[in-house]
Amino acid sequence: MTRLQPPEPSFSARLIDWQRRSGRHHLPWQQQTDPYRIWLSEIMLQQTQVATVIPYYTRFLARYPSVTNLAAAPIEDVLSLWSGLGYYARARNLHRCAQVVTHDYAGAFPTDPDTLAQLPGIGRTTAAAIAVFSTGARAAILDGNVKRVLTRHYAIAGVPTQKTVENQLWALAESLLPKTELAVYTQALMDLGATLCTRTQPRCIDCPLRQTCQAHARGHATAFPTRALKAKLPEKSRHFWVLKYGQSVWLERRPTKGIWGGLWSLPEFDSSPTLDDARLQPYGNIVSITALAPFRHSFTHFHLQIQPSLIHLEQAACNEQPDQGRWWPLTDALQIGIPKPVRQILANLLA
DNA sequence: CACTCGTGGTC
DNA sequence: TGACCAAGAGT
Repeated sequence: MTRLQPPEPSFSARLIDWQRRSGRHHLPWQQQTDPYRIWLSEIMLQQTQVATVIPYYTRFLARYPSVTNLAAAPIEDVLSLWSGLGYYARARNLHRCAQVVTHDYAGAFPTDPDTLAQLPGIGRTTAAAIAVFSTGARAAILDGNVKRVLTRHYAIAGVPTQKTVENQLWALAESLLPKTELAVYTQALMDLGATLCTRTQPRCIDCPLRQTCQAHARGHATAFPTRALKAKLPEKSRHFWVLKYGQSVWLERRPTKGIWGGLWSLPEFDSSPTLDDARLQPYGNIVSITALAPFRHSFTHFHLQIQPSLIHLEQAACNEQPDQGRWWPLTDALQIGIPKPVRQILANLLA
């Protein structure tokens, strides 16, 4: 006579148990419930891995211990601290959000998911994460990790970024929420996705959901989530002009909208400069022009071939508009908000 | 809704 | 090396 199997603990119960034993518990924003710090970490973690975020988070918190400190800071300083982290609209929204919280909420960071979701840079997932980790609110997240875990466990076909599939996943995520221990459960979903249920080499053998995972049962965990076919990324080419006068370089502030919005950057053209180039007229007297080593910089949606040219000037024109374009001492330029490839070029110049 | 928005890691 | 994608949001 066969013995009845004990009932399988629930989806959430197994995750919570696993999290206590095998989850991450000592990340810099854990072990505390200050919504300001949790918010800061969640914004930085959007589309960005933990290891990349940690040094930025530490520097930010040291410089801005509270939301009112951040609100009072010039945006230039915020972009400077964000430089290299990418998706710079996050930094601008972070700053705006700090000002809204400071002025409209008297510096008391909201913890209600619906209130949070109306603040700049905070969407449904980030709002839920802040609420859960700061107060244990009962709200669902649906980030890349959760999409991967859920599509595998329930063998959900279709591209998760498509609205119908995404709505289905949101409903599923809501229905799976435990009644208590929301913070442990939510962290478990993130940690499982980040450490076990990974994109290419999932360690199903160690997974607390293995017994009920439909993708694993089919022997194809990595068949989910379904990926959309993507067109080959376009290749673009730009010439970056490095105007150097003494130990200073000419940088221009980029418009708020578009790539590298609000950052300081090198002037860009579609061709290299020549000694009699009319485009150099505004900057001063040219001594020499040297082609620097070209290189490629890849974005999410295109590749950029960069051809830098070093232009030595013996006399700089006084055409500065301090907010739009100005000469920066090289060492100072490396301290302000500049794009990664510009940092590379200037660092090589200094070396 | 499809597209835009950075950089670093992985395989 | 090139494709893929990571604690997504804004438009």
